[in-house]
Amino acid sequence: MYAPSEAARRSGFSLDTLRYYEKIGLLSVGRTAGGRRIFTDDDLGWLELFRCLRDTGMPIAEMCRYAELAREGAHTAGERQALLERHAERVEEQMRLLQRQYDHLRAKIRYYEGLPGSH
Amino acid sequence: MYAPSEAARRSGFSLDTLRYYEKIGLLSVGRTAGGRRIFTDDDLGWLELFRCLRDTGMPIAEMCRYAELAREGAHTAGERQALLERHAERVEEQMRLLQRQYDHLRAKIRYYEGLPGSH
DNA sequence: TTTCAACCTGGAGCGCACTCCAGGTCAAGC
DNA sequence: GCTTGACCTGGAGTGCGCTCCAGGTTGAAA
Repeated sequence: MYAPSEAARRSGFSLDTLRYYEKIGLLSVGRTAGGRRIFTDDDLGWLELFRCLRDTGMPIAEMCRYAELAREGAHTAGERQALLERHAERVEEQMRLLQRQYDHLRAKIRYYEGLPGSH
Repeated sequence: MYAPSEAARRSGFSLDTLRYYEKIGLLSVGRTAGGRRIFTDDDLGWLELFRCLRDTGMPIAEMCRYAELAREGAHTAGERQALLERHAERVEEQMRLLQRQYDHLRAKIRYYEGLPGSH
């Protein structure tokens, strides 16, 4: 059980982002009697997944879709898997593009290295 | 010499984006007597660079800085090189993160593959 | 018991990179 | 000369993902 600040520290999301994720229905967090959020290890597991998906460029709407499927139960496992698979393929394409553009960038830098007065 | 639509087609940027890039001073394009833009091969070269920088996540403000330096003349070559070098290092970090999160994603998908009823 | 930092809410605001629009102009082809 | 589609401008609007704020509440420590 973690207080909001601790969950923020562990997940790397800001407090505001955690509240925002709850507001849009991406996450559902328990409360104390006084109305304060308490994050479980399970919640942190979800946050870790969201970080992975976010860092690989998945739109929030699609994360919501995934979370919704998970809430519907085990029978949606296949659909969730397919969603992740499609995303992984997009990430592969993204990695190829990034590598290609990185190579261009390096070529451009090498051009500067051949210039007089550049060092 | 290329008309705007041809420049858009070749660069992959939309007409509106080309106009926007000019408006913010990232690009400076020649005109016909009637006031219409004409793109040279040099302009397309710049657009290719902007695409590379954009695809690797450079903010537009930094591209503007680079373009500004280039306009100032050859004596800024060192600074331009350094700017690109710093960016390339950020891209390397970005590639490492993307690879790491991709691995997580693949691990998650493998977990689904071990589930009953998932295929 | 008091304090005070951490927490709560609803809603407004922001930064980025475009994207769209209205209303007008240009020029190539018939 | 007329038509028509590509082009022009300034400025407003959009979508995303937060981020900030005001004004109020909670609860652990002193």
